[in-house]
Amino acid sequence: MVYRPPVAVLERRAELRECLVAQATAIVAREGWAGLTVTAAAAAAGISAGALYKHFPSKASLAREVFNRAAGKEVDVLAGALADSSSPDVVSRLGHGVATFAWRAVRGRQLAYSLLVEPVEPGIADARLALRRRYRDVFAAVIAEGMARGEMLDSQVPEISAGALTGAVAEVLVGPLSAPVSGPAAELVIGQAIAIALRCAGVTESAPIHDHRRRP
Amino acid sequence: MVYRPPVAVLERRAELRECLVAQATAIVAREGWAGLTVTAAAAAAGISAGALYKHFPSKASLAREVFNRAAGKEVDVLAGALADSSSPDVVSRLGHGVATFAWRAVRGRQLAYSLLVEPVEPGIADARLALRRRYRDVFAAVIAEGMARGEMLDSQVPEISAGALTGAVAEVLVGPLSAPVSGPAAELVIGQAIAIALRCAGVTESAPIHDHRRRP
DNA sequence: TGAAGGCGCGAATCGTGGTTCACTTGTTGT
DNA sequence: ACAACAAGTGAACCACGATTCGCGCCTTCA
Repeated sequence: MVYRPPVAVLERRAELRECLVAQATAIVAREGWAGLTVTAAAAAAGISAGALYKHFPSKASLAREVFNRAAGKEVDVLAGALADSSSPDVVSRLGHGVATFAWRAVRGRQLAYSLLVEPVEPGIADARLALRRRYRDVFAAVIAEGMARGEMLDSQVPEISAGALTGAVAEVLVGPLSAPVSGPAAELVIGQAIAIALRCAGVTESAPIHDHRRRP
Repeated sequence: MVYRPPVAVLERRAELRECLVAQATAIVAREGWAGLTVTAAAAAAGISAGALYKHFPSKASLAREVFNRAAGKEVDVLAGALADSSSPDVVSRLGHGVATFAWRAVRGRQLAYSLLVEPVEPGIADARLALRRRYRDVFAAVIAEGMARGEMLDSQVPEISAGALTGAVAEVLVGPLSAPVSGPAAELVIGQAIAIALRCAGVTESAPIHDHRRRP
């Protein structure tokens, strides 16, 4: 009990930790998990590889924190868009949510790929699982609501359709075949993605299809 | 010119090479690419790691051959199912193709995952890309035909819908959230997958939906 | 002022998995 | 019988990235 670091030091320490997470996230968003080495993350934050272990017990721990923060933010944004009550009908809300998801995936393509698709080290596999489950559940809830209101096909299983929807949109936007898109091409692809998502969800009438697209 | 191996030796050599490919494929089908080490593949074929290099210049070369053979077979089977002219209407053919794809994915789950989703070493990335492109093109051709015949929504872009269809089905069947299924559960999931695929493809009328399911 | 820690450094260590290499064994052609 | 050569062995080598460790430096508390 002879040493109790003062607030300033604690703050600096916390700041450095934040910096590590931020830089690591930036690396993943730029190069994917493959680019996230202890050396690279530490260097980006201006410290040596060894010093990183004063802040995280292992690389896996750092990676988990990076993943969970980014993933949490993504799901929150999506959930927010899906809950947006400005348009009461479920179909519009779903379209709005998919549009949000799609635009974010296109703009942060590598990050979206890293979160959703890229293989990760064993230590994060469960986090990946949790993320996908959250995505699925969030979409599934909307689909279930749509079914209850008769706006969507009722012979479907919401969880399965929700999974398919996620897979379809992800494949179109960040799948290995989809080149990075921007500008008018992005609007076309995203428009198609939204239409496909609505079909996946079994939207019954030939949808009104407003402009779900949300520009950045 | 003093040594010309006799036919028997050449045969044995070719046989061993085949054995290596077969064993390596079995390993991938069982444990995924992560399990495919030079040592393991060589041991499975009954030789040492060093000897493997008398048959393949590198591990990447072996892996490529494993990938290309398995992938080629899968696409061929799918293309065959889609071309099956026993049912003339495009929608039935598509359903039949998806059912084939789905059953194969469920029965050879790890292999399907390894071919479609699991990250691979750089040396096979292009082969993966080619496989997905072939899947997409094969489905896109059917969708284009359906559009031409007025059986499918004509505001779609066949290549995009085909990609989405592949992503959706893959996600439902071998995605990280889908537990291995078998028996009645498999029939339910596959039935849903087929229905979703048809919706993705923009099948217009509320499809007749025969029994597309093909039991093993 | 000095003992006690925390922090950071950077070199050493470790583990893993692909690749190489000198050597043995067995077979072919003269 | 012998030179030439392929297949196979198994140990050594190598690259890479995570992790550890001993050492200064600096700050806090008595």
